[in-house]
Amino acid sequence: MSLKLYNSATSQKEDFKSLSPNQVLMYCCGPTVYDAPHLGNFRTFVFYDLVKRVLIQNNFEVKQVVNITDIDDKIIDKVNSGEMDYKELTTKFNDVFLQHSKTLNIEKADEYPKTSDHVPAMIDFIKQLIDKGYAYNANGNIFFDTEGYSRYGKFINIENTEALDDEDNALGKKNQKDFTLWKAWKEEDGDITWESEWGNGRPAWHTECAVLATKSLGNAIDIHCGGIDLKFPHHENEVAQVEALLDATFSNYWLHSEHLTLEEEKMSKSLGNTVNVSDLLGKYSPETLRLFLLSSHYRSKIYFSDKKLDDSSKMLDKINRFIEHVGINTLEGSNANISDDYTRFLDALNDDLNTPEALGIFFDFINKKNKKIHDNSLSEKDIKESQEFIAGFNFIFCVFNQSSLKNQEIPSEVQKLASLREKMRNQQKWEEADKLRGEIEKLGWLIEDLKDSQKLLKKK
RNA sequence: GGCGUCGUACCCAAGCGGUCUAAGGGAUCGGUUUGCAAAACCGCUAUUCGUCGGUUCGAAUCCGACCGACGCCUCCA
Repeated sequence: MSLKLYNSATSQKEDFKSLSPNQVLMYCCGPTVYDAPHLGNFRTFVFYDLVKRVLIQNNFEVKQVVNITDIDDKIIDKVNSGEMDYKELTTKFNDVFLQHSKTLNIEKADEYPKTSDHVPAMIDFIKQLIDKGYAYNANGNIFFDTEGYSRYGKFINIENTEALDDEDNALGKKNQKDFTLWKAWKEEDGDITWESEWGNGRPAWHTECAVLATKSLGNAIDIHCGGIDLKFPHHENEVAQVEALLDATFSNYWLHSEHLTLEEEKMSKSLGNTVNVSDLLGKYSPETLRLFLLSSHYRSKIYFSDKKLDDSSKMLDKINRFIEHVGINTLEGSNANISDDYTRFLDALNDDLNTPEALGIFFDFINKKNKKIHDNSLSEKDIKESQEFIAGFNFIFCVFNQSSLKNQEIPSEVQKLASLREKMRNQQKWEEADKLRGEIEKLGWLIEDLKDSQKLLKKK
């Protein structure tokens, strides 16, 4: 089955067709680096990774750009609070973002352009919009003129008839929906400012993304991603600028991921109900977090709870045990030994990234093979099919990596206790054996007794 | 107020017109297995998909109303 994606621009699932035959250009709205990221942020970043991996699985070469917003009101607020200076703050949270991305097995993007490195290009971009009559200067603020742009409302049904409020009037806005491209310098901005022909100031968020995307990927891209909250107004405003200027389609597909919520309320820093990723990583493995995030469809809300993370952790155990039993020595797929289930798995992912269904299919497959393991009828073909499926599954879900395969070596201490236990069991000294099992568990290893041997598994 | 999304078992979560007496995971309770466990396997747990109507030969799936939850319209992943 060919890849289908739900396009927010048309509100429909569509067959995916790339601009050039085997390449996909993909722009993803990245973090604003002013604070520690929460799990909701990473739900979206893991979603980007999902999109990318599924594209790769479909043999596309993906060029992905994730921007880093480091010019922003919140950053300025934080700097003004005196906690950290500008450079220190933005560097710190940029590093945290990259570090967590790595921990969560998110594939590196090709570029992570920072807003502050491209301000001259933004000034130039705004100038072109003014020249074309799509933007106007009001007291040093530059606004996009939504009235002069007929395609405003790509993502939302709106009527641009709402009245201007006092604040709008004070700013000199012409229409309520007009948005800022350039913010004139204010005292609180301090030295976070750039010179332009309209006076000092800084580019506004929507312009930042418009410029970073077109500058790094070109004027026409395949996929633009972001969290659902960015759909309006951020993406609406971003696309309006680019398409006004170019008079051509900017991105063919717009993908938006749903929120992670805490107690039925969106997790967000302004609501103060966030769950910090660093904290979670102290309690759960990155694989658990990743599996948790991928076990709901990306367009459904996820209600966060520890119970669900525990469930995900158990799922992981089950998967890992299966992998242990089948045995695997490479994560490279071979395209041979493809089972029907694996094909269904790939189809599910190609059907708008249906990870929950794909997971279900994988578990179904595990159950079938476990039955065979149970009654000792696992064939060579079964093993090869399993290895192939595991490799393909792992490429998307990342439950373990090549290095962890090698790190499974059993410490000699554990090994010693285990063989002693084996001896005790053979002599039917059950109490001794059970005691040893307890000791082994304390060291972080579980024992599974097989027909005439025992298997050691690392506790997760 | 305007614009949207969602409501499937004890919990989570797919399915979006017929193969649905509804996948998969977790949990519970029985059973097989085991020296005992653990794991694995078998079985039980939704004739029902928020409620009420309608369309259809046929609906969890389409339409309408209502109830409930959430999101966007201001910063937000």
